[in-house]
Formats: sequence, C-alpha cells, structure tokens
Amino acid sequence: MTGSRAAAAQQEPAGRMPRVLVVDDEPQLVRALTINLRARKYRVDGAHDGATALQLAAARRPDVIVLDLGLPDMDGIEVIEGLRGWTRVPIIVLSARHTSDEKVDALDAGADDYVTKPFGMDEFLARLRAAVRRAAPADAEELVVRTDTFTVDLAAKKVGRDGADVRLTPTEWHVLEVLVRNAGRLVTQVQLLHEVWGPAYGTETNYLRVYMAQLRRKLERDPAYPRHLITEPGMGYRFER
Amino acid sequence: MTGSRAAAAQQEPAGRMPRVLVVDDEPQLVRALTINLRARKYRVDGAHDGATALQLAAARRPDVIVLDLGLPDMDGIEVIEGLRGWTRVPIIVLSARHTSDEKVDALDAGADDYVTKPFGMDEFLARLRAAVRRAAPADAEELVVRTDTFTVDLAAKKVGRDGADVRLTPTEWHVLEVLVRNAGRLVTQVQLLHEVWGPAYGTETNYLRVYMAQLRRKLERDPAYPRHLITEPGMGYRFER
DNA sequence: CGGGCTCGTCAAGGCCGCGTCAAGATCGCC
DNA sequence: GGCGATCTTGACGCGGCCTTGACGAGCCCG
Repeated sequence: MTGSRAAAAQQEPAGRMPRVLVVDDEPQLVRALTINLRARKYRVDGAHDGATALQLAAARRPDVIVLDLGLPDMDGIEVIEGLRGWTRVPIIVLSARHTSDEKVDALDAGADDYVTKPFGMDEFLARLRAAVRRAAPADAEELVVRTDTFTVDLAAKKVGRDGADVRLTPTEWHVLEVLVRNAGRLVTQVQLLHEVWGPAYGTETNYLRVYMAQLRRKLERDPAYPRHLITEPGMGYRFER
Repeated sequence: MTGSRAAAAQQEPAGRMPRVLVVDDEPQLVRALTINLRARKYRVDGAHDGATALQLAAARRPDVIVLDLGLPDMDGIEVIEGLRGWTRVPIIVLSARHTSDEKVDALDAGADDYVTKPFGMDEFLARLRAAVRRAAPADAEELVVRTDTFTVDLAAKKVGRDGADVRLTPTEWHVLEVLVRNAGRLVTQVQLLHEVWGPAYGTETNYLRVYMAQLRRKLERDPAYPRHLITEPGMGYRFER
C-alpha cells in the first residue's frame, strides 16, 4: 500500500488532460518541459514573453501556468499581477534567482509556488500535480451551460429541465457533452462518431440520427423545430444556447 | 518600488487572524514559529506528534497546517492522509530531508507545499500567506452532510441514522466518503474503483454493485428505491442529499 | 418533374449491466 | 490456532440500452 502510493498518484493527472501554459524566454527549457508534460498527458502551450503569455492565458484557459520571471518584455511580477486581475489559475514561478526578496515578492503578488532553477523534474511535476489538484474544484464550478429550456452541468454530468432532472442514457449524455463542449461551433458527424463510438466508426450516421432525435425529444420544447440541437445538413450538428 | 510592494503585502494576513497549526517534534522550532506568527497576528496552536496534530486539526479547524515529517509517533505521510480524509486545509510540509522522493511522496499524498530546513523566515511566511490566500474562498466545504434519513460526518468518520450510529466496514465507508465528497456530482465507476481499490482496478464493477447494495441496505429508507445513493446506468453513481 | 440522397421517426430484438444472494477466501483479533 | 468480521467471487434474472432495419418527408440536382 505504501509503495503503491507514489506510483498511483504519479501515473496521470486527475482530470482529463489538464492544460499547462509554459512561459520562459529560453526556447530550450520550453521545449524540454513541453516534451515532458506531453508525455504525461498534459496539453501544453508555450510562450516566450509576457505579452504572449497574458494573451494565451486568456485564450486557452490553462489549468496551471508555469512562469519564468526573467522575460524580455515585462517584469515577471507584472505578468503575475496582470493574471491575478481576472483569474485565480495556479501560477508556479520558475527562477534562477535564489534571493529571498524575489520569492517573497512573487508569492505576495499572487504566485502559488516558487521553484528555483536548476530543479529536479520529479519534484517539479509533483508541485505541478499539487497545484492542479488544488484548483480542480474551483474550476469545475463554471461548467454549467444554460439555455432557456434546459441546463447542462458538465461537472456533475446532470441535465435539468423545469427544475427536475432529466435522465439521459450514457450514449445520449456523451453525444450531448461533445456538442455542449463545442457550444456554438459545428461538430462534424465523423467527429461525433469518433468521440462517442470510437475511431473505428465514421459512417454510421444513422446512430446520430437516432440519438439526436432522442435528445431533442427530452430537451427541446418543440422537438420538431429544434432551437438548440441544430442540424447542419450534410455536415454535422451544432449546439446553440 | 520593489521594496514597497513587499512591505505592503507583508504587513498583515488577508483575512482576520487566520489560525495556524504548527506540528513539529522540536519544541524550539514550535516556539520560534509561534512567536513569529503571533507577532504577525496569526492565532497559533502547536502539536508535537501526529496524534495530537490530527486531534487539534479537527478541534481548532486551522486555516493552514505547518507539518514536520519527522514525528515520533507516526509517519508524516500518514498524517497528511489522515487529514486529507476529511479536509482540504492547506498543508505546508517542513522537512530536513532534501531527497526528491520525500518531496514527491508528501506532495502527492496531498501536501500543498514543501519547505526544506533550514529555511528563511521571510520566504516561509510568504508561502504561508500564499497558502492562506488561496484557501480563503474554498473554505465553504461542509464536514457534516445531512439527508432526511441519515447523517455523514466526514471529520469524525461516522454515520448516524435515527439518532444512533450506523456501523460501516472500512470499504463501505471509503465508498460512501468518495460519493459524499462529490455530493450532487456523478462519480464514474472507474473513478470509484481507483479511489477505493487502487489504480490497478478499473473493471471490477461487481465490487461496486455489492457495496452499493450494502450501503443502501444500511442507509436508505427503502433500499429497493434509493433516494440518495443513486445509480446512473452505464456511467456510475451519485450521492444526492 | 422525378430520382437519389439525407434526415427524422418508430419499433423490435439481442445483449449488456445492474441488483441480489450466498458461499468461499482472507484478514485480524483474541 | 480458532473464531468472527470483512472482502472477494460466482451465478442468475430482469430491465433497459444499443443496435438495426424499414419507411416517409424534404431537398438538391439532373
């Protein structure tokens, strides 16, 4: 039991594929971290300066940000403050400077952790896991999508309508989930089939017809004239809130 | 500029007088930290061993716990696990050991930060502030969950029904705990198996069937029609209060 | 105007998953 | 070493879910 502890926790991040933003002006380090993190099933974005970092943080909504303080265009502290203006995403600071003041300033500006270079990859990854784990529930609260007719809670995997819960079968939920996660965007038939039934499927569009009909019957006010689960003839389906 | 920034943030903790639990077997260190923290308007409790630490953590409900790993009565990791069974309070580990494995194990067991002795007081205090700040809003978790039929006390690890205690086996409790901690949310079968039986398990859904039945028999008013321990066919289970 | 394609609807059948029960294996305590 | 509690494992029946096929309607294009 004691032995399996480390092995168990290390194997994979808790949620499915957390997103990491790595910010460092050394391309080498970004590359090394990216490779290491991708191998561990993280989705990784990289940035080489503060401006790009702030932009990517807003666009990609990472679950954790790894930030080097020595950036070419702005002070690292400013980046932290820029982020803390609108998000509580965990920030792990990397820095070559060991002085106490640096650490204190970064932490007080809103950083969550401070790792000095050079660092051990194992320890770094453990601190990353700790940061992601900690933030998990705060992030999960915002995953509720509402329409005028029904409500989809992606975290709880629950669908509500007129105050009561709507019962969905596993496949129904899976289809709905894919559509809602791509709200407003068109989802191809092949895309849906791959995601829900697996990569071996791609032509069984009749499955989709059946399940879209069931979803509409359960969720739409008038299933004959769907307002949220919309067919894009010849292409796929789209969820519109 | 840099100087004023640190001074501004350092002056006082964000909330009003956060409570700190300091756990270390060296009385000197406990005394030193206590004095330092009291001077900065923290309320401080001290403990010299793991058993006392767990007891005080439940009794005083600190906002952050500072934990030395080298305790006389139990392994530090066990203390972390004991705490994480019922609370998400930030844990900052202090340790004289520098090995990477120690850090990784502590962090993966649920610690939030790891500081190696000897450490600078400024940096330590900054990490403490970061931990308290981060946890501030997440404090809203409940330790006693009630339904119309039974009551689950996550801190005491006890279940009550009609005034009397209900006896649960360790595995029964573990399953219930995971479900209650995710109250309202769907918990996947794989998620439950990983959490209770370990990462090697993932397909043994018959375990779940057996234990869900036992829990329902002990807790539900009408086990044939469960109102709180609900099955989501094909997906998992959900605790609904 | 008609043919072909795509989409929506419905119903039936097979299969899988869940609940239940009970017996065997294992663990821990005295 | 024995005993009780707990965990594991297997069998069985049933309900519900997925699959599949047939059919009609709408649309585009020839």
